[in-house]
Amino acid sequence: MEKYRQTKQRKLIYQVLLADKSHPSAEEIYKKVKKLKPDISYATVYRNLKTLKAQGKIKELKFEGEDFSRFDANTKPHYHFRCLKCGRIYDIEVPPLKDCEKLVAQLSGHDIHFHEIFYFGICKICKESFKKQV
Amino acid sequence: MEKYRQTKQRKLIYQVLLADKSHPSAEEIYKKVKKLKPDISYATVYRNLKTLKAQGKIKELKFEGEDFSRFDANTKPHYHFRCLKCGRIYDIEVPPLKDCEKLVAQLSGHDIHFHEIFYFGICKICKESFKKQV
DNA sequence: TTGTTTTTGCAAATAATTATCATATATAAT
DNA sequence: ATTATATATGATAATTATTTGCAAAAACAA
Repeated sequence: MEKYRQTKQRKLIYQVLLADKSHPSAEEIYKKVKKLKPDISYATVYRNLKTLKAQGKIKELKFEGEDFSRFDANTKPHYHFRCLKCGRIYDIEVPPLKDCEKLVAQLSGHDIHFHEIFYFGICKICKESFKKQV
Repeated sequence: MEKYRQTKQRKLIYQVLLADKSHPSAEEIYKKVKKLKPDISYATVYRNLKTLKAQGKIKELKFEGEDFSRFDANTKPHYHFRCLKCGRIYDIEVPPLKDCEKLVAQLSGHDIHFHEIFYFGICKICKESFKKQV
């Protein structure tokens, strides 16, 4: 017997997330999926986000100052940027820093398996809209 | 008139957090402060953590898989390590990577103000206790 | 010491997420 | 195909972390 079944709901949730690069919350995913399948329940969305995460198909992100999780179906290793003005989250695809793990392992004595980086600042959209104002 | 007042509660909360390098949650801080001032309320702890954060004296940290915030009174710029086995959070004090911000700014088009790094793996305590078992 | 503003404790309110449970559905076995 | 069974779903209640409203208390400037 298979551990994970392919349900309509699970497929929809995953597809919605694959198509949405904005790192949406469970609520945003629920609203999008509800348009495609109006009888879906919130519980199903939360359960499937957990399942998809357990399958390694999606990642969960938490940001300080936000009391909810965001989700990301981008499986390529990458970092994140959060705009301090508009709150948008962007994927940052730069060559991953592998050497820093070795240094940290040496200095700290811990075994490092992986790392995450969050960059913060003002995104290009906000910079642009500021220019237009002036 | 001063914006922020020096109350017993606020001072205690800050001192408890200064002395506790384990990155405790609001609940853990509440319990520690309650031993020193048994009539303190949860609301006061939460409110003061917000105030101290607004004052730039402490930082708030969120980890994926944990549905609560942790707090840190270490104001030196530093990174964090989380043990995948025991969940302990450690400060990682290595020279901050400033060059990577420039690269990311160039490639992404965003203005980078600061960044955070989270390392994950097995901490030295867990490695040690594993050795003893064998 | 007084006046004004911030802070506190308590309790109720929120918001995100999870659990319960009867029914429905996906997949395996026949 | 049909049946068997384990997993998933929808609806709703429950839980957990955090916040808010409010009257009383404490801080601090005058």
